[in-house]
Amino acid sequence: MSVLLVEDERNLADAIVDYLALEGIPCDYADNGVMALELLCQHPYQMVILDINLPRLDGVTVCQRLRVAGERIPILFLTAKDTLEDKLAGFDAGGDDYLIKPFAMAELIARVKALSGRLSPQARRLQVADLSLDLNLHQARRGQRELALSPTGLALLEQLLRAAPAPVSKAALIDAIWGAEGDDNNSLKVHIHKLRKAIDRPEEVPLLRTIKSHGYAIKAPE
Amino acid sequence: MSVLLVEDERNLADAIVDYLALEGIPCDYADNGVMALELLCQHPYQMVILDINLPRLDGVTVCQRLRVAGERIPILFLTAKDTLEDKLAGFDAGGDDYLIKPFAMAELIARVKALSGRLSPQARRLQVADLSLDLNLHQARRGQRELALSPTGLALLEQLLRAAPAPVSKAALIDAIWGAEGDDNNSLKVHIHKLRKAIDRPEEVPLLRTIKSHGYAIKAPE
DNA sequence: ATTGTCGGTTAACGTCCGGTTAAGGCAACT
DNA sequence: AGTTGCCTTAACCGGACGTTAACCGACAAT
Repeated sequence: MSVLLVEDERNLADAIVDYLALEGIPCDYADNGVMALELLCQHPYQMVILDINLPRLDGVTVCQRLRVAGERIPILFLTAKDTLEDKLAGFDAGGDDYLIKPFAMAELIARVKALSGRLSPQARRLQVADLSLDLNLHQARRGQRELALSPTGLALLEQLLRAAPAPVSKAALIDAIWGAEGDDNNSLKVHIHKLRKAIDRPEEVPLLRTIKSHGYAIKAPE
Repeated sequence: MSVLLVEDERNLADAIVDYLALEGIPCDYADNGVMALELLCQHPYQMVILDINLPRLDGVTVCQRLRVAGERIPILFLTAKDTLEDKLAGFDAGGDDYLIKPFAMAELIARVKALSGRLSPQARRLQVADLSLDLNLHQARRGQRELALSPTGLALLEQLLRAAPAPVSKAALIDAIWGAEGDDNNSLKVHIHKLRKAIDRPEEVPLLRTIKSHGYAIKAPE
């Protein structure tokens, strides 16, 4: 289990990270809303601890964007705003819990455990670097970008991501998608080409690599 | 959606029941721990609002018994005990949230919705973006517009909304509506067509998407 | 330098899938 | 019996998708 902490007060953030670490909960950290969304695209967190007053993009907006995108990850708001309206705004945006500063660390931990244990019974999701494939949603993303893939494109990507970062032999790919009968199938070349165009074309760093005379692999650069 | 309220202060309990009713949330009521456990055995509630100071069996014990029995129903503790130890005891027993008296009704409602929304959406009302379906009234709306749907159209929409934003496979839809044997049923195409005409035709943004060679999904655009 | 292998790229084409429409049947209601 | 609403069936259409084949470039061996 791993959580994302979004908090711009450095001291508080450090304290929370430390306490979570004591409980054996790994924790990534963002100090603004934009960075939070980027990290969420890149990693499969189990829940989010979200401050509301944030630079660049406030917490409520971050939460709304996630919900609109169909993301159901549990979200705990963490803020000094204690009026009823603020709380309700947090829940309206799709938050799951709301904790007011100052709070006891032990209570935060308790709420984190309660929230993160629940939900997403099968968040079947494969991910390498900022390339992710949600098997429930049947949707692949590269960073913020939704990828429009054909059924075989998805199947191909799934095979590659399951093995990642190890390469998959052409024979194995053909077998997985076309069944045993797949002699000198040229189709694979074409599909790989389309997949590569969808994944890597507009990007800086290529993820889909070809291993000569063997097969293909999805792997982030060093 | 229906919740169980366990609270021995009669005035408070009545007020909560009224507020929940205003939100369209049906609510059963127990005034002691033993009765609560009995009701929980007999009815499939969506969540429990649980006072801690109760006659016959206190709330924490009720919660523990449920968890030991493997029951994962969300539990919201509602109590005047505001010390950190009390809260931690509540979470340790397997509680999901902890609200301290006195509280604002609106906050309770918000937390109830947040908690009950998670896990097995049995809600009497399903909603995605501005598309909503009231299962009691058997009526769907898109924004202000009432949708005139046939029985199968409603059933179809219900299946899709329950899974939203995840797609539902054609096989699953056929199974849900026609029963297991629904071979190469062409009807699905026609009904989807009618549903789409009702939902999306006069609108800017389409919500009903087709996932090729798999099924359909209701999902708001990014 | 020539040749062969391997992978990338592109275009053409045929098939399949989903969308659309119209007609027929069935049941409930008038 | 006639009407109405709803579901099903069937046929047709268009576009997306997959396959095939041809060509190109890189690289290694001869």
